Amino acid sequence: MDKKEQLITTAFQLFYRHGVHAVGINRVLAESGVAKKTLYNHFPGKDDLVAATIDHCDRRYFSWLNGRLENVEDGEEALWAVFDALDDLFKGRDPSVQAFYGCYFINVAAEFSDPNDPIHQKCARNKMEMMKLIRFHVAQMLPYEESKLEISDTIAMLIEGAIVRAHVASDADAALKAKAAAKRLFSTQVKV
Amino acid sequence: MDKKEQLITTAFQLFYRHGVHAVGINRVLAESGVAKKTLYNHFPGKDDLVAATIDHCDRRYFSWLNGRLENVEDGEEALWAVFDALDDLFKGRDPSVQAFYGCYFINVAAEFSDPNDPIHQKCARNKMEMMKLIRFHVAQMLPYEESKLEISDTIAMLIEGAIVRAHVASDADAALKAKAAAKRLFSTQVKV
DNA sequence: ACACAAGGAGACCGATTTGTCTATCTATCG
DNA sequence: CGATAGATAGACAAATCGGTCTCCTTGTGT
Repeated sequence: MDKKEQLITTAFQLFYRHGVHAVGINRVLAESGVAKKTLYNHFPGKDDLVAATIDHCDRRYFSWLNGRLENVEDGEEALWAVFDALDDLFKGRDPSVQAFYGCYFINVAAEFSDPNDPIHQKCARNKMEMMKLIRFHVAQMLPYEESKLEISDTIAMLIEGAIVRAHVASDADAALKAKAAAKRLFSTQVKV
Repeated sequence: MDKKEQLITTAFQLFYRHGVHAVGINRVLAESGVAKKTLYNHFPGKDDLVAATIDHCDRRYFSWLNGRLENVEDGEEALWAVFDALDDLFKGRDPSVQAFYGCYFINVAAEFSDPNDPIHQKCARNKMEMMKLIRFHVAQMLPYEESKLEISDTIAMLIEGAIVRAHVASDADAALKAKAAAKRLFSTQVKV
């Protein structure tokens, strides 16, 4: 049993569910069954544990997402599959993922809202990776389209918007709505 | 000097800047120059003060936004003006508004992530009001369009997405990108 | 002039915060 | 077997948390 991993996973669950500042170190220790000394043996302080949970969530998220894109063709199909994956996520239809309480990166960035904060920047890095994934599939889909970057930006905003509306406004169909909007967008763009 | 108002405005500033759980009651009191007794004279507890800051921000936001829409025609023009207002907000170009650290409602909802939490629901209510505003102007713009609700949902998601990307990913041009995407969307929809 | 309400300053409460440290136990490796 | 590394439980520290309370001052209405 890797104590460090154990610490990170339970910390992530608690931080995701209740917020970083609302959960104390002692609760993480109690629920993970790890001694305090061990925690401070692996991490200089709480912030470093928080940073580790972000990395943990990032790995988990992309491994989950890439799993869903595995048997799907790159490009258009993959793009729709991303929205379908979000739809399952919002509706709790994917048993491999815990209940949905918004995007961990958005939530943590909200608590560490200074863009210069290293934890905030770690969250930003996840968004950059996601943008890269979107750009890749958009480029596959529209190799001769000169406005690939703009289209990718739009897709990214629709995704973030869907996540926010699903969580804050409890709009469980947000992913499907965003998917439909993206489809409409492509039907215009291709014709032009 | 209305102590209650004073309390709410400084609490809002601190909560918005640093997060609700990261700011203690004592700090709010110290920076507002209000006595602890006075606080608990006006509010049963901290959560009620948090709720009051949400209402405060909601009023401030809509009064600011309606001010920006005042000399603008309802419908299409107003819709673009919303994006322009966000652009000014993201770029700190509006002196009447403090620095941008994301959407307060999204941030607070992230800290109180349970959708059943009354504070979370207060945040959701702001999003509903915003949706109503969007629907009104979309209806003015496309009175004979049968998919008005879908279009409004898309606009709402583009706005939320722009806010998130502006804050988390530090994309200062997010509002302009969202505006361009919305325009593309309309150019499709109207033709159909 | 007097009463009453509200605010101010801050002591105080018990609980909790992050973080340090000691002392003991255990597992692995040579 | 003995040494070393890492984990254990938990005491402890200093600060802060939300919240209650007392004592005193200040302002206002009658």
